[in-house]
Amino acid sequence: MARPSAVSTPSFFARVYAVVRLVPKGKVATYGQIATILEHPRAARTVGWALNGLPAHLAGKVPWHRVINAQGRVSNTANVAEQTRRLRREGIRFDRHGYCDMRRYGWEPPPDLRKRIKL
DNA sequence: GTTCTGACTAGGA
DNA sequence: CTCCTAGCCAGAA
Repeated sequence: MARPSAVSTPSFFARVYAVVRLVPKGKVATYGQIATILEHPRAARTVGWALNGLPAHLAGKVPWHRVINAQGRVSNTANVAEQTRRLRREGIRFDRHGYCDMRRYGWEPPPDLRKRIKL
């Protein structure tokens, strides 16, 4: 399997990180949403891949746990527990099926977002 | 240049 | 609700 190198993160990945970094505490964004902001509406999978290969030195600066799937559930099969724990700690609540209220916790990107990040 | 993969998604059964 | 499918795309080999 071709996995993203833990260190090399040139263009697209770096942009993904730049956007995710702006997701405020207590809010969540979706992979598709991040992709759309980057003007690649159908690259949601790539966004997930980018976060999967998040370099260790950025783990503390990029709130990777605030990105979930469009269904409002945590996708991450390997770190579901850890991700869910972090989100709960920020006040986000999930129902018994693992869903959270996107209307309530969904992040609404500020209008000047595109200017703050270079696309 | 080709091939393959996945922390995705929308749509249908 | 859950399960399956096809389409998707940047990056690595």
